[in-house]
Amino acid sequence: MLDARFIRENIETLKKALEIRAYDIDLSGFLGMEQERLVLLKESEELRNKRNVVSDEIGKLKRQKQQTDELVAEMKGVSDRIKEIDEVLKGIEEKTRLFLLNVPNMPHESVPVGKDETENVEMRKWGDPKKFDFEPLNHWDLAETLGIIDFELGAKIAGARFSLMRGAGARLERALMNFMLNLNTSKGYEEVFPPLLVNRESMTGTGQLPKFAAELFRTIDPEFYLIPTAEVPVTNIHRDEILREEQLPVYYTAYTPCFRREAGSYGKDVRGLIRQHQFNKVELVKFVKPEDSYVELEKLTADAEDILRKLGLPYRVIVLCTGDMGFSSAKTYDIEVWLPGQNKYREISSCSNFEDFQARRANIRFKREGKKGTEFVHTLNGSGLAIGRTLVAVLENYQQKDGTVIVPEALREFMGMDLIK
RNA sequence: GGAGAGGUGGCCGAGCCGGUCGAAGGCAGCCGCCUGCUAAGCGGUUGUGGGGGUAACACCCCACCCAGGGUUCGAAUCCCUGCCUCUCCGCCA
Repeated sequence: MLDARFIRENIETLKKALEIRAYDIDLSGFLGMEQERLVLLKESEELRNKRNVVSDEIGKLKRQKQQTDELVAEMKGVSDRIKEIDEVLKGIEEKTRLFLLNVPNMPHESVPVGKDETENVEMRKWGDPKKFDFEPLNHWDLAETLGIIDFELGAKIAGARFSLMRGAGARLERALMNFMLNLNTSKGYEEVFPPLLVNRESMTGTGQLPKFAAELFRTIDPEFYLIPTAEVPVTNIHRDEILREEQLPVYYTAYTPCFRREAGSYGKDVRGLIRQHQFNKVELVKFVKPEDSYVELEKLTADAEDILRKLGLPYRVIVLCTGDMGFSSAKTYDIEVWLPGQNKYREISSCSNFEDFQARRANIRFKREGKKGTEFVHTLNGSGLAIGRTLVAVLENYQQKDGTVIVPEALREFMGMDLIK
């Protein structure tokens, strides 16, 4: 969420930002709405002041057993008037709030301008796509032959876009999770395991609601939302808090299952593990001081990359252009891993700096030593990494001609085997 | 699920027969004084958001005693609803 006062004073800046983000939001009514709000607010406050003063007076007169009927009658009128104004004010404030919740974040100046994913910019590449002396298989063929992932059972038990992993497949999933958590915690991230169902406030705090309700699973009674990413519960750890300056930066890492409706992605990645309603992910989340957030974004991205390097998986890093960025983000790097079975790079991590956008929604602030007032922190997060897709990458990159899969060095202690056959 | 108790400032904790309460007191913290020995004592000070104001401070006003409604000239205090916490019983991994 952006600051109402900021928009009031920088409406042209916002207009340009929305344009390059390819967001069509009507800003015309906003200034008038704000003006009306401020006028009413002032009137309401002045009347309250009068009521406070006179009510005080009434108290004093009563103690002296003096006549107060006239004043009481007058104040009754004042109170009624306040009530009227406040009702109108409330309506305007609600409209303002809804408006603000639907305005996306503004891109950082370093973000390339572009209309869609075709204009994203590659930053760097690591590793060379492996050459195979045979035709590499898709992970779903590979996994089904090995008997380690069963998509039909997933469909039988739950439905499309679900799968069941067994034996070495389930083991590999767990190995990846442990490997990633161990690595992340060794870099100073505190491991947390949060609730997987959250309330509406948490979803609003990180920006999923109200705009993206269609992408969420939810329970009916009582109402909860299944998290689409650990970003939601972990960022909300500090909702409505004022942190001390010396507490920052705060780093968290969390393994969680994630649940996504994937509405509107019919026909996309229907086969395999790439796009599931339920998948596992290890997430990295940071709370930092504003002046540090862009350095922290580089470090966070590097931490995610490190996982791929240690696994020996080739990847590239791209920066998303203005037209392709997520709603809450000011700058996003995607890390894409090489998948020989598909002969292309696929997203495996998305690392974003939200600046104070989420912090304002979730009311996460900090206080500088010796300074008056508070400031919003900057929040960042990134996958480190999506486990299902990492598993896909391992299978496809480490497959052999006979259909077996070599276990990457880094995973062997967790797998207790060096070959999946 | 049943029966009780409770949610107050960074923390502890008064107030809760409505007005003198942004809220006693203590602790912690900060500033200063005093004291020659890690301590104690004394005085002062310390919340957040919004609106106005200023070159910037200062300052003024409004709101906030879990949240949302209600009663009243006036509510931390009374009433209703919700959320959360604790205790006991039941049930359960």
